[in-house]
Amino acid sequence: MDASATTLGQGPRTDEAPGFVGDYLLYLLAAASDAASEQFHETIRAEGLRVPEWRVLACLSDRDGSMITRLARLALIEQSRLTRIIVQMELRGLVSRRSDPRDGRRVRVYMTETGRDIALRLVARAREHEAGLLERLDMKELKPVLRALIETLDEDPRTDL
Amino acid sequence: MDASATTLGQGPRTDEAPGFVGDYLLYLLAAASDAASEQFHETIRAEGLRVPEWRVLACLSDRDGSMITRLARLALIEQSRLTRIIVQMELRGLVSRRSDPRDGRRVRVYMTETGRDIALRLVARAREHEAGLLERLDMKELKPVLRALIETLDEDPRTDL
DNA sequence: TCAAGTAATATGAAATTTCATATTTATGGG
DNA sequence: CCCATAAATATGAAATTTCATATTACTTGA
Repeated sequence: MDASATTLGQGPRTDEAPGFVGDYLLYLLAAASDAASEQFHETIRAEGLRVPEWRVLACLSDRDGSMITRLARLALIEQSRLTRIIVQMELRGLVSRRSDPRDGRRVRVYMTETGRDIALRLVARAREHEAGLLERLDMKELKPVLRALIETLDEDPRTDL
Repeated sequence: MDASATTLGQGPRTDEAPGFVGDYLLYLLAAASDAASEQFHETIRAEGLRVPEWRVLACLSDRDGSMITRLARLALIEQSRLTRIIVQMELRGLVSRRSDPRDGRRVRVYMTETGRDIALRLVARAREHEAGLLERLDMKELKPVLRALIETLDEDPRTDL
């Protein structure tokens, strides 16, 4: 009564159904987010970006010239970490920083031409990707949907134990 | 036409509604997960754990003696990182490692008395917390629910710009 | 039963992240 | 105008994370 004796039926991930974790909302949310995003990560990397950088550009494409604090809040990135990410992005020519003329404490971040090009391409890709996801998902109830999402996305073929 | 001239109505977070990000599924998933979890984090820290450690204990409470690889997959933690986390947890007396007698490559992780006590307490708290969340949320459609979730949870009072 | 191949975990070294706090600039009251 | 306080960002240093790869143990086919 250990190892290979799992409840794995036929589809993927059917094993962890019974326990606490597999039915826990916060887990489902994290796993769904993880699985769904993972799928888009290769596209991001293909543009030579890392995930946090994409998030920054996505936020800026909504509102260019946002201040660090706002970007941090939106992109779900801790402030001091974001500051360093922005510095790197500036070095790579993706964005530029200018202190707000009305409030010298604020640093506003603007996309460069390059940054904007990449952002536009990725936002387009993101929309396509999202459309694809929504197309094959039924939006009835949260948990079932998230579970389905996780199953649908988590391509790893059988892995029990 | 910049700064304070936001579309902020009355409730929180009403500002970023129009753009791409605010309606992007992957963002909603990440933000919802983040916001929902954040709420439970203080409970975790109150038990003296860090989030990844809680995840490990939660998984073990479903199946004690899981192998590293399985834990990594379930807890959404990269393998080499998990190995180091497990080492720390072992040092703190939360778990113990034993190599699988049938397959020496595998390392099985077991909770200690202490670890199990903490896990039981936290799982109970987690269930309560989840019940609280589900109680005040309507599970109709995914996006609206996630948005509501984010709004409900994101306590930060107005913050525009 | 050996060799080749694969699985599971560990680990070095570089890079990133955290946490607390310093710095700089604005604000409000007296 | 000055002071105390708050806001926004930056930064040092320790800790954690990543990535590639080393180890060790099993597996399978000849």
